[in-house]
Amino acid sequence: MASHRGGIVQILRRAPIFSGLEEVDLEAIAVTVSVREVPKGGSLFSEGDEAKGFFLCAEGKLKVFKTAPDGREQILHFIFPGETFAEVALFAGRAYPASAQALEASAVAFIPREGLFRLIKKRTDIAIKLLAGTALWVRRLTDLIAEYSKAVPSRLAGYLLAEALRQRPTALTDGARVRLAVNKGELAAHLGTVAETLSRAFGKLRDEGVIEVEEREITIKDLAALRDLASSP
Amino acid sequence: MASHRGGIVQILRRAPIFSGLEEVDLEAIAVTVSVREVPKGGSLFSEGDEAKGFFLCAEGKLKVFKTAPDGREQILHFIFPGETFAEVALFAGRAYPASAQALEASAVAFIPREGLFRLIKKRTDIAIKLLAGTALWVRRLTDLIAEYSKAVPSRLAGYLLAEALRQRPTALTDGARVRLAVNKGELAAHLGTVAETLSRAFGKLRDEGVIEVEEREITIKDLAALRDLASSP
DNA sequence: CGCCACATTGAAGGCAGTCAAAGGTGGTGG
DNA sequence: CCACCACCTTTGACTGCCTTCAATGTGGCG
Repeated sequence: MASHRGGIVQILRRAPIFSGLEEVDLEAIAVTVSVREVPKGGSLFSEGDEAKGFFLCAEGKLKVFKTAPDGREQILHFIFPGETFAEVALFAGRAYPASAQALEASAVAFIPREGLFRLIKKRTDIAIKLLAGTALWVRRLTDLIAEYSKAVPSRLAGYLLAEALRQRPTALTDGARVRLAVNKGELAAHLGTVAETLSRAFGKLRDEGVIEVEEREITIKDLAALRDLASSP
Repeated sequence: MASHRGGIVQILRRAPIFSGLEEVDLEAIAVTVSVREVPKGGSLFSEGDEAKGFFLCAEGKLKVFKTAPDGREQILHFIFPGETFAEVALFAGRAYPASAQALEASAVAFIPREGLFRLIKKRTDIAIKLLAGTALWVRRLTDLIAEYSKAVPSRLAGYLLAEALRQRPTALTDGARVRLAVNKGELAAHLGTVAETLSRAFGKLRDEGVIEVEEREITIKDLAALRDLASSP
């Protein structure tokens, strides 16, 4: 059991909000944490479910999304290892504002509200980090909304740039390669469109010589043009 | 000066995050607060500006928005007296993620970061309330994104329902009246469309007998139909 | 081998954005 | 008091992007 807890501590260390914590605090949290395995396509929580804690992705890949009345999904975020999500559910009422499902077999740590609140009283800096974390979500959502006023090819260009920077935070140059983290259907749902339209957007960028597409592997051939596209309506 | 400070304390009391604070704490904050008068159309801050604090609307009406490359505005939120905004800027880096302008002559209290951080150390519950506040923004933005997957008349229906509930949180029945808080151009920018299209959406709802429109005064004639519309793509 | 998920392409139709024009309103200044 | 102007709102016509429906291709996996 002690080694299991040690494993959880290792997982917790990966999240920014727990960085800088001393061993004793991490272990205090760790005893309240449980790890959940989620199969591909499995649901972690659904919009409206009562929220009793938040999550940290240990491995795998997940999506956070809203479902429209007609069943279409709007994907708000993709979640990758090391990232926390649903922090907001701790504070905004009781219910999750969106749903979460695994895009592939995943493992997530569940951090229940109580242990966390105890820790906040002791360590104010945890509260500040949680605030920074939720503020980041606000920023992302804000940017996402701004994207929607653009045409689909522009949205795709913006996504490719952001993804390139995420994978390679250093200098970005012509010839840079980006690997799509998700399949094109999911990407379409994230960009607020459907697979067919996204396919055409890829085709347009390819025909214009801006990118090259091989399966999920994208090569940026004209970075300047991609930036232009991303910042045009 | 003491009476001026007393006035500020009164203003602060209106905000949920400061509710439950003792006089001594409120006054400690009040001495760091300044009140800004903003004329109609005046800018409070612009996207990218360095953020040194957050705001509380004392009187008037403001908008928080992103500007697209082509100059079109996407209004994220309308701000009314008693509401705080830009809290997230305190924690997510240094820059405001959006811009704010006054829709009419307004007065806002500016609460600088430093005084607030001092208070957080003393009163952990302030941190929790700030978290609840930013979590609420996440929820609103999440809902806003979900709205965008719907047609304009449906978005309008959703807005009217939300606005009716905001103005009259009690039972909502056929015949309920809603007064638009903003002019139709601003409402269009909030719904992610333009004035002409919004005008047609109002026309459609009117022709279907769902609402009645007199200037800014809307009467809900068929609540069930309005709900149906709001929850259809 | 055959099924299934993923991806691409074509054709058709509709919703919404743009451009243009006109009516209404409130405010300002002569 | 009235004339003028700026702003808001509405309506019409047109264009274009995106969604939908349908068919085909392809790779992995049982």
